[in-house]
Amino acid sequence: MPYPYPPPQGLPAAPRPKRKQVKMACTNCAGACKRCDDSRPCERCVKYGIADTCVDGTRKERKKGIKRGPYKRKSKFGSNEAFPTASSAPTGEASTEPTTTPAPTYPPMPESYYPYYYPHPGYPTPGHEVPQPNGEAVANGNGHPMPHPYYPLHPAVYPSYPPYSHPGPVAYAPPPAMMPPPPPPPDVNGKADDTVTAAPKSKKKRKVGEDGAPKAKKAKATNGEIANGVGPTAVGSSHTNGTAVNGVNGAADQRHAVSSA
DNA sequence: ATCATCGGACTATCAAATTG
DNA sequence: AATTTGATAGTCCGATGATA
Ligand SMILES: [Zn+2]
Ligand SMILES: [Zn+2]
Repeated sequence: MPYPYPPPQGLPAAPRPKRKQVKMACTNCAGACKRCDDSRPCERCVKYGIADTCVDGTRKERKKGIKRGPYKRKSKFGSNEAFPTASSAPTGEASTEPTTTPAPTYPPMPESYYPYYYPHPGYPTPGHEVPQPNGEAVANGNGHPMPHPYYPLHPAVYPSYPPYSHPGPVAYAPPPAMMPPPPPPPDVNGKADDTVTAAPKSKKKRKVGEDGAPKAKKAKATNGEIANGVGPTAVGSSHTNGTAVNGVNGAADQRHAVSSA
């Protein structure tokens, strides 16, 4: 039972709701690629005792002035499927569109009904009563049953994670530029998600070797296809750090900080 | 067996292109 | 001006590997 939301067990593949994202994840969560929430000392940070450093980074501004070329008309009836308003067709990709199903007519599909519970922005830390226990638990890598998803009533349950002392009095994330070498957690042993231990380790894994053939990464593509990518535009992942054009590592987060030996 | 790391799927946003 | 398209920027799922 991955989701508390009983799918209409009738379709071969559950359409799957849609992943809801926070507008801005805190630096810790972002760096760890983990779920964050709107509350500032986000749950995760609180859980790991790093609430002090729970701050949101800065969103990069979208590039402007980039040309895009002719658009393909897609909306409208399924008539002229897609061809650049003028000029010759792109090449082939065009389309094998639906033909008789201009609108899938997705019946329900709320806007954010994900097994996650997002407290209201102005809500005083829920603290409990979380209706929808964790979403991460459903498959969080740890596979922990996760008795209590969020906000432990008893702090004792979560012993203040003993991360290395903060770099300074100010808990705000210092610009990577002036932040030389992050003190590698010497003995944080215990356990921690990514962020806390977020250290640019070097001997990581997943190298896909020189053969250049990935072992077969994920294979998930529920509704992402319709979301946007897969097609001619393969979204691509802008992160990784510098994006191709910018080249200059932004600031929000340096991604997993790795990539280079 | 459990935890940490991070590749990349998926989402949200928004400017350019197109249409009215 | 309004709408649509499509790419950028960002979040975070979940596979993969390291360790305990
Ligand atoms: Zn967070
Ligand atoms: Zn946080």
